[in-house]
Amino acid sequence: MSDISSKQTVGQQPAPSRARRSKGAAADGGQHARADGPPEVGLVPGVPEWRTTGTLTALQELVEVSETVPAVVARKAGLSTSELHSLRHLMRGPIGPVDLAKVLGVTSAASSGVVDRLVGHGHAERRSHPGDGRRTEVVITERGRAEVLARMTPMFESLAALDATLSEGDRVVVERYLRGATAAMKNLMT
Amino acid sequence: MSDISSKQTVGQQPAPSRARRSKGAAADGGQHARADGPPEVGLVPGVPEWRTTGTLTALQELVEVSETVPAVVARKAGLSTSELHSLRHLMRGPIGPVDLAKVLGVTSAASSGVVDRLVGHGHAERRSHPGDGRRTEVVITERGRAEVLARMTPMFESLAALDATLSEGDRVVVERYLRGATAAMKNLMT
DNA sequence: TAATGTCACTCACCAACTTAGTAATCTACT
DNA sequence: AGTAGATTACTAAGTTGGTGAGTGACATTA
Repeated sequence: MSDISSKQTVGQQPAPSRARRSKGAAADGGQHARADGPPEVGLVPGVPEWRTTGTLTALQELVEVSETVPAVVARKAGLSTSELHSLRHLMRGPIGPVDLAKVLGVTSAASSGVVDRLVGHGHAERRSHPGDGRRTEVVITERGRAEVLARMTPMFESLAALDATLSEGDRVVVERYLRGATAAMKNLMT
Repeated sequence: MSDISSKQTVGQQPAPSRARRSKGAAADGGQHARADGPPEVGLVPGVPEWRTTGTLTALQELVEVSETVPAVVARKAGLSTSELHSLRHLMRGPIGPVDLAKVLGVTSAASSGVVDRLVGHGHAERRSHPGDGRRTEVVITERGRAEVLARMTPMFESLAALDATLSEGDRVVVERYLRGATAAMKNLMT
């Protein structure tokens, strides 16, 4: 794990020297230009020399909400994030617990429990696979489908409207950017 | 909500009919035409009548990766997702446990534990707030900063390179799209 | 000064994951 | 055909990281 820690001043930051503002909230430990400095903090805030553009900060914000939204939506629906994630995937068609586990990034033991809860809430049901006695197919129910749509429809409508405003030329540019960003993030997972 | 699901053939997918592939891994419950199948599944798969564009599917993939990456990266680093999230936020400057809790979307009881673990691993330290005896500031250490940079730098470099290829005109288009998408998702949280 | 609010923290509990192992079934190789 | 090995779904027990409730120290306001 990160043998990187070469020099290490570990504990102490240089010492605040700067007199404290009496301000309540900000806290400002004195490290980097936050409130008063130049407008930007950088895509990696804390490494100010990395230049930032409007598109990059917009991308960063999108990624940030993408991480936040599922947890919030799931909670509102009374589901765990794994359950919501499963439900969304089940919209595409039936799938077995083992494959579902791969989609979720958890063990099959965990996904077995996820399916239990889904079935318990009436959002999905188990069905035995014709032709392979080991397999179980998990199938979304009407209720599960309605739940997902109810939670996500407004977003899809907004997105579709936004998307419709793009010209053909714009599409090429935007899609290339999105796919490039996706690839960059996927690389972190390797 | 979503009276949309008007007709819907609900549960049953047409039935797999297709003979099973002997293949070990894929298992292919008929789910996503990802690599090989017909190009599109629909932004809301399971509601085929919703039209999909290249940009929308690219956006969907980006969002999906954004949800997946943090968990994978955190695990590789031996951190919980909350710890990684905190660390990333701490790059911007010190913050108290209560505010950190708001950022993470958890209770302050939980964030107290997060800070404990961060401090235990040497990634951050507690410092008492000058001027307000109740407050504690959580400050990232050099080691914590190095950890984040080590994990995320390759991504930022790729993104910066990608971003640099945009013309001024492109930027306007892309940024508008990204901000629009962000807004659409944020609305789900309200 | 007293009342009220805020912050960081602890405690008991719980949900959702992990590892380790099971029985049933399928596949491949003699 | 018979059997060894994979694969699937599941269970059991333990761990992790969260919640809700409540505490004491301090700050702010009446």
